[in-house]
Amino acid sequence: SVQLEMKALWDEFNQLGTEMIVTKAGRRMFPTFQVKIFGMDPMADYMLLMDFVPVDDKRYRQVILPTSQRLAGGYAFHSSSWLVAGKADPATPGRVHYHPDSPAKGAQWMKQIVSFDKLKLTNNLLDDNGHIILNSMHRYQPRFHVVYVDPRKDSEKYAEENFKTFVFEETRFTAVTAYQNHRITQLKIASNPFAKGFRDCDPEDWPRNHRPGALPLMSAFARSRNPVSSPAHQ
Amino acid sequence: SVQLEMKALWDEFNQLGTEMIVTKAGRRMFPTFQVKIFGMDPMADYMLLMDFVPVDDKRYRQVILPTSQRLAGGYAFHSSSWLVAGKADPATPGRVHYHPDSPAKGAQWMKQIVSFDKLKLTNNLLDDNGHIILNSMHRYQPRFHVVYVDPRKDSEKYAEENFKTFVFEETRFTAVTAYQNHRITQLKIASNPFAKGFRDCDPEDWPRNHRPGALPLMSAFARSRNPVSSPAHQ
DNA sequence: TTCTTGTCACCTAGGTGTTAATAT
DNA sequence: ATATTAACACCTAGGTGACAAGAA
Repeated sequence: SVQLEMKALWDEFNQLGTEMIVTKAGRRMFPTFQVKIFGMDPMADYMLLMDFVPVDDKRYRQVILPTSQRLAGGYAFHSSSWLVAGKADPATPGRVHYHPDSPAKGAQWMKQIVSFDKLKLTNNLLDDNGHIILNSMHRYQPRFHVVYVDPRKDSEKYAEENFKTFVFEETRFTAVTAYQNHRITQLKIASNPFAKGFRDCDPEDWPRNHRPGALPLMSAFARSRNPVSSPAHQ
Repeated sequence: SVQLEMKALWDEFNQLGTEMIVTKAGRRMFPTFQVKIFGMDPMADYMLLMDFVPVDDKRYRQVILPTSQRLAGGYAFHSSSWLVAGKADPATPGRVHYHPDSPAKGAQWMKQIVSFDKLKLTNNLLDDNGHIILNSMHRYQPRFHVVYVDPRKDSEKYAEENFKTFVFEETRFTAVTAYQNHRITQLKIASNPFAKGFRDCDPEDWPRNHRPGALPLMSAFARSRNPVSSPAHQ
């Protein structure tokens, strides 16, 4: 069995509609897909891998307010809702990402959290860095696969029974080249250590954010400027 | 067969008497031990590992000039020669370092340079980070081992014929907690990118250092202050 | 109008020798 | 007297969203 790590964080993103940036060079996911694994044969070899399947066959586009409803001379923050823009673009090459420690013994996989932090998403159809290729403005479901390395000579025959797939619906996301929902942006800034430079913390919030058992997630979000009443960043 | 990478750099260090820093937390080697491998069975599994054996059973100490020969009020740079200080200290636990990609197919090992840049040296006898434990002020010979993963059930019986050891004498070094030979320090600063902060380059040396085929090694060394005529760093 | 790209300042994470203080 | 330790400034390497410019 498999347990998703940071489930609370995934839930928080999922509630807003998770977005993941895709770039030509490849961008990591945040949150990172991490799992705890139970019930493997400690002595057997396993391969761990991920792939991404379309959630539907739709293309999305952002909702923009009519000009009359925008602030004069101001900046319209992206909305939080999506419109269906038509049928999905042609499917991207269905690549998979093997966890770099594969293959390894069950004991090795189970003794610590398995993290897919080397996995990168790209929108470059011609990518030759082995990254996962996705269509921007489409929704995807990450999947996690455990493959038992069968020592038998004719192992191909048993392929069907030698792997198990795990799907966590809370890890669904929309691939984007730029964030569409400002709340997603704020939650990323609040929770991703590499985005710390964009936090505008009140210093006195720090002890509160760091008390044990509390997730330091929504602090920046809660303090974020009101999208309606404030002008663009200067 | 195995070919040592950066042999010219290793030779340059070896000529001066290579020193490697050991710390409690563990310190990487510089130069890094890297090899190109030829003639493996592309489909077979191999483990790659390193260990370190004492070159002799001696303990060394640095040579210090008598007080009368030092600069008045000045700082005596360490000499470049070593004195035998007695018999070796008790041997350290004979640990080995498996290359983290082990095991892997021959094809995988051969298609690129194999780098042991995760290997760290420590002088902490109680280290529990899996680092290589060495005695400071002792000389060591790194060794590189290739182990064929025998698929036969009774593979233990063939252990003797299933591995091959490679020794490059130019990679010998003295373990130290602080550099003894100032020329070694200068060559490290000149050749290790992480020590760039200690270079005092004339800016016009840059193009010369970067012309193709030339190693940018000795530039800082050649320009280093004369140990006899200059005072300590301020 | 909507989406994508490239550059940037600002971070995390961790590898350097230096230095002063401490240990032996 | 000699060797070791720990804190430090200064790097490499690379992950962030912001922003302006470009593309469709």
